Amino acid sequence: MSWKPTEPATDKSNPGDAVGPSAQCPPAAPVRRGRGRPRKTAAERDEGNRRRELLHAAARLFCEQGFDATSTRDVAAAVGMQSGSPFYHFRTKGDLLFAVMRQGMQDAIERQTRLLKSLRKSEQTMDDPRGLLRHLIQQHVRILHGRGQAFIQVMLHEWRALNAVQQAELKALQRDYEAPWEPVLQALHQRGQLGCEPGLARLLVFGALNWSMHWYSPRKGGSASEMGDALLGLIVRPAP
Amino acid sequence: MSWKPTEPATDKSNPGDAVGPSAQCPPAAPVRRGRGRPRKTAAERDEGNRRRELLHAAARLFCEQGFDATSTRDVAAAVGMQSGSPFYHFRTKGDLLFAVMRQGMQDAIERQTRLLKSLRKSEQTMDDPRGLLRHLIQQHVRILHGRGQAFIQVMLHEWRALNAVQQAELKALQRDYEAPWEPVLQALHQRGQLGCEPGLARLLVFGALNWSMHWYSPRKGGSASEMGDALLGLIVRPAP
DNA sequence: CCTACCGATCGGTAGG
DNA sequence: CCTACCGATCGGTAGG
Repeated sequence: MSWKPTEPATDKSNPGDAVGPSAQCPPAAPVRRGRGRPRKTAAERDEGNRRRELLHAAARLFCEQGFDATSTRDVAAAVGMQSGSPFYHFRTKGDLLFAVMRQGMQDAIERQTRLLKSLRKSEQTMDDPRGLLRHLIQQHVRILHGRGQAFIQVMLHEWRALNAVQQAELKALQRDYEAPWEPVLQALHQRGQLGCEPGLARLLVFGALNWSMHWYSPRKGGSASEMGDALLGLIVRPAP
Repeated sequence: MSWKPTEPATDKSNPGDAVGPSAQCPPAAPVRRGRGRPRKTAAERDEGNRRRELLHAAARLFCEQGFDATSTRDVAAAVGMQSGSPFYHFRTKGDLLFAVMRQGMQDAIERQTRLLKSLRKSEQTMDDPRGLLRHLIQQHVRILHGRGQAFIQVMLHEWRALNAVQQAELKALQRDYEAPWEPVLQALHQRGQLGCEPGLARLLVFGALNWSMHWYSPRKGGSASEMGDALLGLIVRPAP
């Protein structure tokens, strides 16, 4: 492999060495052997971009055709590579899928975290659990059907194709994502505004929203946010 | 194909000739050429059974591993056949999938129809829409997680693998299945017991229930019928 | 990242 | 329904 640039694409992370959620390694600090100002080769400069292009093409194709029905050649062609080249960036096809799904979860978590932070800043508190739930639902709907939807939809649809270690890591991310919903549902339940136990409510609410990827289309009339508000109206009862 | 028994397995139906939902042909009346008491060959006697065995094995394997990840050889081996033999019963792998999914929908419709008939007999009417919805939900939950669940779960998960004609035929069956829910939801809405428009409610309710195939497991504590009642409590408000 | 290639698997068929 | 087989495709690799 003498052709490889000095700085190998370490993100070829083997899921086998990912023991827990903490294994989402940020790009390792470059180890530079030369002294003085390092000169980058053209290949090196583009490497991150090419990898991201692969990731996005894979997300789109896996989303449209399914993981099994998409060949690594399809992905390569979509970014103008030759058939063997994706394996320079990802060790296996399964690693590519995993990278797509992890990206989907990380983005979702980041967006939700940003939302919660801004809500705290604007003093939205647990005194208005319905308002909080509305924001959570609306953000989730945007994640499902807005920019980057392909990543999260692949994540929701291709679970079976992962191995046990990969599933465990993503399960942990999912728990992180779902955690902030729990106290909100709990608060609603305590006020008599939720007609079933909060844990089950969470599962049913996510089901109602996630399933929309099978039927919701922005073109068919009705915006995504209307869908979110419909669900809110359906499950949250007026304060007694 | 001189080996074929006198009565060919006509259910090798090409989706191409299925113009509408009416195309679900009941087994064609046997055309017998010989006179007197017809003698059946062993192959002939078993043909329907072997086909059903293939169908059930396919449903199970498609459900567990996914359609693309299951080879026709897997299905053949599961019923003790050789690799080429499934193609005696089904023209293509896609036809086998379609047969599984159609079977799933037909069974679901039949079970729901039986339920509604028995409810009418016991004089459950639209005067108690909540009671009706409860029965519909409970039956749906049994269809999803009881006997024969593999068929309907394949139907819900492998939609993408069908061609347009097959999708259209199954869409029609789905409409038949969903039709009886509409007036029930409408009645609840009119009484102020449903917090959103009935059409959207139907989609969201089916989503909440269908998504349970991704998380519900009978072993994890909590029965399927408890899940159904939880959803009922979540979405139906007490009469004002 | 490209070239050239390999072994395996797969859907499907002819012929009995 | 079995036998024997074919053409195509696919994930992945060596070597530069």
